[in-house]
Amino acid sequence: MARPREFDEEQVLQRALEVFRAKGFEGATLDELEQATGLHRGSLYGAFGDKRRLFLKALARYLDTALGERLAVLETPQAGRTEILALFQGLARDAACDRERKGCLVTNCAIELADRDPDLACQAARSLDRFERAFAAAVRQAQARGEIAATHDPVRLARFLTVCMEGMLVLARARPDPAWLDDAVAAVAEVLR
Amino acid sequence: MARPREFDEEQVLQRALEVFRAKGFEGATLDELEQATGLHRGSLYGAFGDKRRLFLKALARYLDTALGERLAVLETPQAGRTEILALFQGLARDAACDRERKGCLVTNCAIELADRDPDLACQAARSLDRFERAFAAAVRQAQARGEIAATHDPVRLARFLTVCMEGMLVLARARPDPAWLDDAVAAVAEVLR
DNA sequence: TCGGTTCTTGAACGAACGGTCAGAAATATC
DNA sequence: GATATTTCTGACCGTTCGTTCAAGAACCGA
Repeated sequence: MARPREFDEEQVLQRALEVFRAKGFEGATLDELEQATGLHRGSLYGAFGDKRRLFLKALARYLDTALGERLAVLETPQAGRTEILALFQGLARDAACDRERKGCLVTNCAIELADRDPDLACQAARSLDRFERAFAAAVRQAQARGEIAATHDPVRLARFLTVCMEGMLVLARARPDPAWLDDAVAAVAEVLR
Repeated sequence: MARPREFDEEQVLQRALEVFRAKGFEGATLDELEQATGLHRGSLYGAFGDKRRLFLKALARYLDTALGERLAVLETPQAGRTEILALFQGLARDAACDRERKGCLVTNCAIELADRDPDLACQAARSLDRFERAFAAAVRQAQARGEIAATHDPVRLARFLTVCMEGMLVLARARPDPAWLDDAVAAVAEVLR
């Protein structure tokens, strides 16, 4: 029929994602995206549309993969205190390995785009609601098992855990200090009693 | 001697600050800064230097005023549990009033500039350390008075409180829901026992 | 081998950006 | 009131950005 593509769309999207994660949406230039993906602008536009749509697809991929994995663990019916703590430990571990301090695509761009592109920002921020629900379900499960005191209000605690998570993601990017994040994880563990 | 200035430097700086807070450093254009301050670019450059130095002065002002007030309360020798909680309540209150969801200049720009201008980002992020120290001192004071359990490690708790604060500032900008932040404040109050 | 289709490539475009500069305007001093 | 000095103003500059487009390259089916 015709000439086949010379690149793997998923791999290109992942590379673009990393650029957006490090530089932000507006901060990521097409030159950088070209260099990171190894693709010419024309190919990027042909395959993904304009920069905004490329970002949207990268964001969708991030929600499906990186965040999706975290949420999936949390959303299993058996998830309880262990899984909540594992999520925070994972945050601290990832931040310690993230030498480029890219942080979290959702957190970074929700802040960057809050005033500039409300649609994008809202789409990014909506994942906070998913975490709230997943945390709340895990808290209820943990309370039913006696892992967490029943005196906690599940929704309130879930919202608080979401706040803690976002705070850790800020520090992961702005002030990367493994010990700091480890202290935060330990404190979360104390809260979950 | 010569023609006097027709503007109040502090007032202009405050207006510029609000623009940076809402739009970010790179997102704030000189057109917007002109419109917000009522000054021509030439006057801005004459008075403050280039955009980066204008931002630096706005940041310094923010550290002195908005953040300075919060830190001052926390840094008084008598500060204890009440002052810590008042800070978080103030965060929630300010976020509820902040209909443009500007959030916090330091948080926004520390994230935006982490990869783009490490010097600026570092300068912004350094305030986190001040909060860590101030929180730790207040925690120790509160423990000495029996307001908080002595079993808490002051530094660990201080770091955790800083994380919680940053998380609330993310939500203030990305997902402004007064009830959410109130729940977070209530949860912090439970932690401080 | 050839035609048709898709992908790739390089160059170029208009727009918006930060920054600059010379002249007009305005004041305090003499 | 003349002058010197500073501030203000409008136009302009070079750069960089996202985006487009036409021509070249590569492939599949006939």
